Amino acid sequence: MSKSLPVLDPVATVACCAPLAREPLTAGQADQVAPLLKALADPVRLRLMSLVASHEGGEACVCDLNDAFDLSQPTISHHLKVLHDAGLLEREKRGVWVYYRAHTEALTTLAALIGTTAR
Amino acid sequence: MSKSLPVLDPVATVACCAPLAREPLTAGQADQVAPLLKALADPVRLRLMSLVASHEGGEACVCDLNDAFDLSQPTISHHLKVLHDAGLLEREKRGVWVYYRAHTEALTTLAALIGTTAR
DNA sequence: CGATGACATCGACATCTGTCAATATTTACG
DNA sequence: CGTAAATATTGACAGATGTCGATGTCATCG
Repeated sequence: MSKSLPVLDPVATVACCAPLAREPLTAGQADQVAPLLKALADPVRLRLMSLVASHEGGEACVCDLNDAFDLSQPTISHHLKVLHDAGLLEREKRGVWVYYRAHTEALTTLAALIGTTAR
Repeated sequence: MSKSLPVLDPVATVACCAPLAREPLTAGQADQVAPLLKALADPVRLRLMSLVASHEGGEACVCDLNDAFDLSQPTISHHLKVLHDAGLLEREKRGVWVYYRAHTEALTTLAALIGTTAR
């Protein structure tokens, strides 16, 4: 009972807009994209994303992730939730363990928006 | 007296790392990259970046930017400072006016880090 | 020089955020 | 069923962040 996140499908969210350098974002577009960047804009969450995304099999168990940090288990759980709520991580429970997988499409689209690449 | 930002050259900062999905960021790398994302992770600053980056001539005067928002002039000035301190905007004073220009190289490199692109 | 306009800085305030300890929830195993 | 292990949720708290009004700084124009 804390849906609280009307954030659309992250891919759709970010696929909304032309690259930053192409044309100005509208206020609405900016409001949709900013939460994704906010979710990424933390050192711990950046590392979590890279750990999951680069992990063998494309997924990582929370148990693996906890050990990679000097932070409490609830704190890691919190960060994973933030990334998941933003649509950047997918969650799958298997037995007692929970596996997270990077939503690579969202990352790619986000990169396309930031990058001046498209020229 | 508020240098307070030992953030390296933003390009070097971000060029430090392989794409997220390639290999895990170190704590140090994450600490370097996160501030750049944090600077971008605000709706107003996203719009400012896109306004500047997509503006004719590649630069925009603060006077133009103020008019695009329903925010006070100090608030816009604050956001521009955040983007400038992060190394995402370059500042140039010409006469009474101040022009900002997007550091496109930083954006491109940042996008390359986020994107799963490199495959 | 005095006034005006463009932009930055300061100080204050409410809100958001990262962290932890404690506790709840869920699953597996005897 | 009772216990143990993995993960999530809750509540609390210090510190960061976005915003504003007031004020400062600096270049330009009479």
